Amino acid sequence: MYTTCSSCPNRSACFDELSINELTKVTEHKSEITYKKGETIIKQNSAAKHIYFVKSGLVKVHIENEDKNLILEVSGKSSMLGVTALNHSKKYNFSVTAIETVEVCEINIDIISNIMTNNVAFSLSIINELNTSIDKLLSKVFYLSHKNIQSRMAELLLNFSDKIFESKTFILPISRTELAELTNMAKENVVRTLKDFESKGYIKSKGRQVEIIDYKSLSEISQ
Amino acid sequence: MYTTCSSCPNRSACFDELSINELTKVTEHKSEITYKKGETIIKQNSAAKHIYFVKSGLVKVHIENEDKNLILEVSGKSSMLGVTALNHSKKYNFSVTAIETVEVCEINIDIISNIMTNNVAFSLSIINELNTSIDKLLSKVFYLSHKNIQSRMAELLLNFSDKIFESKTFILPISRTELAELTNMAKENVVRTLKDFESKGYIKSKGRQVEIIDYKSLSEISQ
DNA sequence: TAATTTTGTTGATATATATCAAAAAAAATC
DNA sequence: GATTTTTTTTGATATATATCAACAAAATTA
Repeated sequence: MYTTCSSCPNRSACFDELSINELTKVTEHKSEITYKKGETIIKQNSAAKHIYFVKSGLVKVHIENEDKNLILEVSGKSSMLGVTALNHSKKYNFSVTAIETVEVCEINIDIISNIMTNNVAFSLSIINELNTSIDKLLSKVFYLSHKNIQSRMAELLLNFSDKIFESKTFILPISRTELAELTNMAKENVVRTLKDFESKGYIKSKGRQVEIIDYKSLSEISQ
Repeated sequence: MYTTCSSCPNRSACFDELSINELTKVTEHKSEITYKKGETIIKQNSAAKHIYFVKSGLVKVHIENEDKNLILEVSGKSSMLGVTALNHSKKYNFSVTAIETVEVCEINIDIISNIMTNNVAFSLSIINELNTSIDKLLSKVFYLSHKNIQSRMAELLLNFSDKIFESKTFILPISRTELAELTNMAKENVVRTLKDFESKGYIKSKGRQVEIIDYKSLSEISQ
């Protein structure tokens, strides 16, 4: 049940930079928590107290707004969440919610900060991680501003297939409404676009079950 | 002419964390370069060799694409550019172009990396800077996906007024086409929206000259 | 199992925004 | 200063995508 960080197979890459002592310190101070589907892990605008590491299960990272929600990404094991709160405001700039049962390691932000102060390699690894986040956000900005709905949906499906499930068949972990929030389109158009892809023989789908049939065509549509 | 980093009034915040020796080292290794309007400072996808610091003048940070360009932001003095290339790919993920005469300090990336390896406070300051970039990108994602063209144009004008020029009157540093690339709208709609704001008495404008008349209304439109 | 609520689906219609084309103005070049 | 090129402006039109409304199917709850 209890896992030490030194032997954790799903730990984030930056942990490779920690010494035995530091790993022990983190192990002693971490809490392992299981969240159920729909539970909030990080609440946007709340004061940042912890950094979270996903051990298993999928979460959605999203920006909350009165009228319209926006999902930034769906992510799974080995993701590190909350480091972006390490700035002047010390507040989380997005929410994170479990979309299925999720095991998370929660580590006090002061412990992480303290290790950063003593271990430059660890800090550099965090910088690398942040730059990967920036890369993803730049892609998202481009995706939202330059691609039409077919292209966005195709990219989404390929992303699930390639990055999240690593399989041509998978079960969509989110509802049509959430797919709409992830692609910035109306939920009705999510349905229509999926139907359209099915009628063209790009995918087979039934409910949340999806099978990628024509990867090449989807890839061309997504550009 | 020649400026030492220790006395530079426009240096980026992270320089406050450097020791006298480190400041001297940076001063000795930096190059001060003047770019003319239209010249490329950073070329997207090229191998990252330097970090750039803007001493004076304005630049545009943009993503290049065959058919449609996208401007991420216009920024001026004290901005640090190129740190986001400190990841696995070691390539710049965007281009930076001078939109007027710009003085830039160029520092070899190895010098910066070397200082980071020895000075944790400096690394932490870089992390803070990266998180500010992430904040900006999150706002941009929200701005592009949740706001209509009037709202985006209003926000743009207020941003120029508040952040760049710190004045209710200013001269737009970029063309209508570039305003379109910054707000993700057609250049024709940039013209129409500005005309509309003028007819409603929110702004006065003639060519690139702009005066904010009704800050409150613009602020409400931008939400 | 029935009742209720939520989620998904479909077609019709509305609307925001892009595109096209052509003129006017401004800037750059000769 | 005249000419050419580029940028800005305007109006007409096209189109992608959202919205609305009503129904069907699933998932919860009673």
